Amino acid sequence: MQNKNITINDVAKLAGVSKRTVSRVINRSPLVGEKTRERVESIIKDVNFSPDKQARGLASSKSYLLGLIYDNFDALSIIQVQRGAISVCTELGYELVVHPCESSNDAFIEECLNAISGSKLDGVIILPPVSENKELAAALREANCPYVRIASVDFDDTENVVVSDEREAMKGMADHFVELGHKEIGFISGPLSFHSSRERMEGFLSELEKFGITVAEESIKEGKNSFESGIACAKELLSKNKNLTAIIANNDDMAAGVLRLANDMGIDVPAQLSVAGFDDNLLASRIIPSLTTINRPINNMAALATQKLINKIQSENSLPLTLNSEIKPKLIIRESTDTMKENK
Amino acid sequence: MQNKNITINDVAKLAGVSKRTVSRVINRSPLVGEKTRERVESIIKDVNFSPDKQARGLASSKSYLLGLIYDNFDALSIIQVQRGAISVCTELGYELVVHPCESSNDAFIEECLNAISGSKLDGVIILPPVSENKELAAALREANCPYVRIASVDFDDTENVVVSDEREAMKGMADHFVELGHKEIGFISGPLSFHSSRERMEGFLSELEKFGITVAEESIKEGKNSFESGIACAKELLSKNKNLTAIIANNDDMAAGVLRLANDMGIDVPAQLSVAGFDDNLLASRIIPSLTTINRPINNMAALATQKLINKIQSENSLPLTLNSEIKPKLIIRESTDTMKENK
DNA sequence: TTGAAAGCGCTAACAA
DNA sequence: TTGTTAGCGCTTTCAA
Repeated sequence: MQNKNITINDVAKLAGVSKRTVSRVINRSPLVGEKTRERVESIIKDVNFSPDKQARGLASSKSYLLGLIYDNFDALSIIQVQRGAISVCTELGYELVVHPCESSNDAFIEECLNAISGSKLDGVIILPPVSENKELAAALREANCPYVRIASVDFDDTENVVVSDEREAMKGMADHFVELGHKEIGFISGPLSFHSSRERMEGFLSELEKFGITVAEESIKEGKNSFESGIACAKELLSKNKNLTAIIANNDDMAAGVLRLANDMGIDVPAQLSVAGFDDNLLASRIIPSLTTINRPINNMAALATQKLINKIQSENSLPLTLNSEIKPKLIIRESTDTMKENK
Repeated sequence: MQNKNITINDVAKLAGVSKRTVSRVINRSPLVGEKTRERVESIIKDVNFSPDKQARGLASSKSYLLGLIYDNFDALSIIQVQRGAISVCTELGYELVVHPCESSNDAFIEECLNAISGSKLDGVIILPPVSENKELAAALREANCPYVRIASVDFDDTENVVVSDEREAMKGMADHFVELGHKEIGFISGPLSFHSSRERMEGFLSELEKFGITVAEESIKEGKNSFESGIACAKELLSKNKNLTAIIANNDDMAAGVLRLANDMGIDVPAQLSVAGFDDNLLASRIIPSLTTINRPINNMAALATQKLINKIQSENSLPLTLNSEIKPKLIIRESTDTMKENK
């Protein structure tokens, strides 16, 4: 347990230096003699001193608080994101404050800014699809609030994004379906206002085209990324095209909806219909049949984003460290497309 | 957007009072003349002043930060808990800081205390099963850190817990299985070191006894609350007792494991085997067959706990407001036990 | 009922 | 390389 009664003054006294010097040591200022530094550091260890964040914050207008902004992000994956972010935060003396929001609200951006200034957040991590919001990013820049966006395309300076190449990943998915011999394929996209929905769809369709497979317009349906929406879209697709042998959905929740509908209609998956999703959330591996999908190391992405953000915050004056930030998602093949090892 | 440049001094000047008086207004001290209060309040509104949390905290040793401590809590439900807690936090000017932890670590309690003192958390909300940890509660009391535990039994002062009567809920589950005519029932408990596991099991078994149904010892298996554990336990139960017509698991994850095993063994659920879980997490409604389970309004519980915690923090000297805090979980019947409307 | 002054624990100018 | 002196924006003695 930290000794809450020890302050910088005590340390200064014990070390026989001014508190300004102790402060320099704490903040890793280079302007401290080596011997002084060592002495101060050893005393800090001895008395188990740790500087008060509030006082530090008040004096330097920092808070050591990072915000996590999201809306509509896969609910089953957020925990992983949080774990990833928190691990880095804890290590570096920051705290993570969670901010689910309603990005459809008119006042959404203002609400975010209020939350940020209200708690003096030092910076924010933004999950998709909110991360695609240009107005938000612009507002944050204007407000001088450092941010890192997790996204599927790098539509911002490298230091501000962590991207996973979802387009490429979906090409892999397309290859998989081609290998399985599917010709009549249905596609349930996410809301097309989301950049990532378009990335995934275009990646998938363009790759199919390479193999001479064109997905008819009536075999594409825009969904809302929800389970219920998956059911509704699948119903429509299957009624319009009786010959579909595969349906790919923009995310696992909708794919689960497809499985549900198939089950209710007595369609066997994968024997009669192959199904795939995207996210590899907890549902994907537990549902029956288990779901072929695409996995992003989302906790690593979050950790990386946090790392980047803190770098940015701490090196406001020096140039920001550029961390590699291109993440490769990968295809996970499971029962829902595995016609070799038929389910049941 | 809040005006970050306005301080208590500005307000004081504008209102023609001392900042001490403004401070009194902010903190709802009764020692302010009515007219003065009104004037100050209107100015606060006009200039959109909101006191700086850090400065407030530094001066009063508060942080306006609440912690959420958990480990092993159903991953698919944590989001709801967070939403519930955050809604109250935001409303009351607090911020929620998330603290997943490893309660099996030796240093676990110390780590919690460190996190609390390190960020000067004003109080913490503890989810089960960590909430059952007596040592942690004792340590928190000793450290003078207000807390509220979410639990299945009220093993603490009413002001410190929000309970849901899981024993009672499991009786309802037992009634349901009796109605379905099951005689040979298997039970997969949670770790028996968890109070809630015992509550659920005892509630279930005792109710069955009332109907003259005794579950044989070999039909009870202690699980670990994970999907994999559900599979393993189900396998063992089914191999020991071929006549089982129902398996109830301590949570949805394990029940999902049972469904998985049944599927792999070609056992039809619910025609040949009825299955039920506990939690009503996102998986329960999406899995096939959908899962009969027990729903707790966990977001409300979290909101209530937050409410209670803040009450406690703010009325440290006055007597704490006693909010009602007994929550009734309810049985949700779905396909996995619905033999009338057989699945498929 | 109100106010003046001190100080929470730290960092930031400016000197030295 | 180090120290001195002010604050950061608020609450809290204590007095009036």
